[in-house]
Amino acid sequence: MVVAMPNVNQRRTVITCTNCRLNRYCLPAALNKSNIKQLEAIVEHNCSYEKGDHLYRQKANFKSVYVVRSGSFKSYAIRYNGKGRVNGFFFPGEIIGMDGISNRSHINAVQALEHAFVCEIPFSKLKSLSLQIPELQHHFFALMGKEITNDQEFHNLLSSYTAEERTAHFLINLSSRYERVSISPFRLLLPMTRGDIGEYLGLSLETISRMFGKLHRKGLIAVNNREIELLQMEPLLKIAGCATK
Amino acid sequence: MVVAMPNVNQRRTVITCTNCRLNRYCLPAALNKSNIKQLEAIVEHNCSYEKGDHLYRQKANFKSVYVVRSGSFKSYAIRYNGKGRVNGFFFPGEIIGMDGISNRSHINAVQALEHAFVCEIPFSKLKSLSLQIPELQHHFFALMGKEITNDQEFHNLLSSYTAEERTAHFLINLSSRYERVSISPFRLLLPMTRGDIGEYLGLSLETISRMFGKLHRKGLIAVNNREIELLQMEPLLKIAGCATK
DNA sequence: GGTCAATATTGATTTAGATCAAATAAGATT
DNA sequence: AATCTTATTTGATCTAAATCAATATTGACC
Repeated sequence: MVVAMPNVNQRRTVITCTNCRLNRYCLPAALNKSNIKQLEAIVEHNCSYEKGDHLYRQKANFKSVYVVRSGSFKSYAIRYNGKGRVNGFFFPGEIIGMDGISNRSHINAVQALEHAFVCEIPFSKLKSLSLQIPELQHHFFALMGKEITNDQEFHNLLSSYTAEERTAHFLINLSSRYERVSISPFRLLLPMTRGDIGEYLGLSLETISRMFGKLHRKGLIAVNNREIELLQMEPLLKIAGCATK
Repeated sequence: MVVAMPNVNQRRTVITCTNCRLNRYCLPAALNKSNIKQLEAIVEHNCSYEKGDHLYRQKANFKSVYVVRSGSFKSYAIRYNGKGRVNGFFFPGEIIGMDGISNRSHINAVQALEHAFVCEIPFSKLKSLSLQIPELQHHFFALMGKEITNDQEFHNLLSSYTAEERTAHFLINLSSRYERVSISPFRLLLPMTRGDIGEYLGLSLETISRMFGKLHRKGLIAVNNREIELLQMEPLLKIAGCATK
């Protein structure tokens, strides 16, 4: 079975921020053309990873942040007592690596869930450039701020949502992240296992399977192994605890 | 009963970053004397709050970040479905307000748990100053990065720790935060209720009470209402899932 | 000091989700 | 295609923590 994020940017032409399909969702979004050129100069485009490859491992030195161009990743951390696992998933247009900024070493490991490309941005160069381009500094503060609010909303989820609510929230969240980068938001191809989802949501893999079954029986989703179709958004949003505008 | 963070900086002299007792743990830590003067100029010192006062409410416009000078705060968010509550506590030397950076409005409300003082730092001014002082930019990136790694470790806690482990972790975490600013780390005065702790840790208030009882029966802590004494750190650290160096 | 409201403890009971245990199903490898 | 491994589903049972319920304590206020 092939379950994969559409692999964008496979053209032969040299890839730059200027011609990248994702530039509206990435750092260039905040910059004018001349500033984008400056950014381009510090970015290493086209780093390729195979399924299972590590982008970095726990405690690795922090030197760069990465943007997913295609494919997907999971981050995980294992404490010395064996507790804890998957704590994040990353899709095209999303930034990986902020877990290393404060401590100069990464607290998580990050692994490709499928064949993937990323852009690498050396953080020291990004900081220097941010001193010259206020918009870039502003944007990066905003991106880190977004990470913080996402994590806090997740705190809320883990401390007060039932298994069904968490599962629905996970699907809705994925849907909106897919939609942002023009991946079908109603036909979700999951690159991760039920076990990964369970660790992420603080549930067992059996419970994930059962909740998919339950949402299916309610007619809200169709489940075909790693392909989940969202059939009725309104009730799903409601279960997920999202305002249904 | 009086349960309060020691109220520092009550002297009559004008309070500045230069003479603040907490300047080693706060933004000035990264700056030289002349830069501290610049920072001082944009900081509003000496904002006072009574128990129950809100520093800001959910959805309030974001304009500043705040540093706790004395006293303590809790942050909380309530979703429209009624789920979720306390998601953070703040003690002297800690920064409040990063939940508003990405969206220009705060996702949480923040409320004083006791009489407290904070310093207010207008964020737009902080950003401008960061463009001129690379050390300040670096330091603020590091502070936001720290917030991110803390939140991720908390994800781990909520998704895989038992009630006893969470409770021990909470106490150990508080202890180290108190120690950092020279508050007794073995005799913890809790400014929050069992209910607050429960919401924060994703447990019921009864469970918090029972876990305090359990740790007490093991001889690891002494409990006297809001005063918790940590008697045996090694086993506590072990339960909390922290390396016992 | 006395009354009230808010907190905290403790016990009894319930339950959501974990764990244990097979049985399938899908993909990878030969 | 046949085999093997890994992932998924489903059912039976167990358990940690929630919920319900009753005191007991504490602090606030008159």
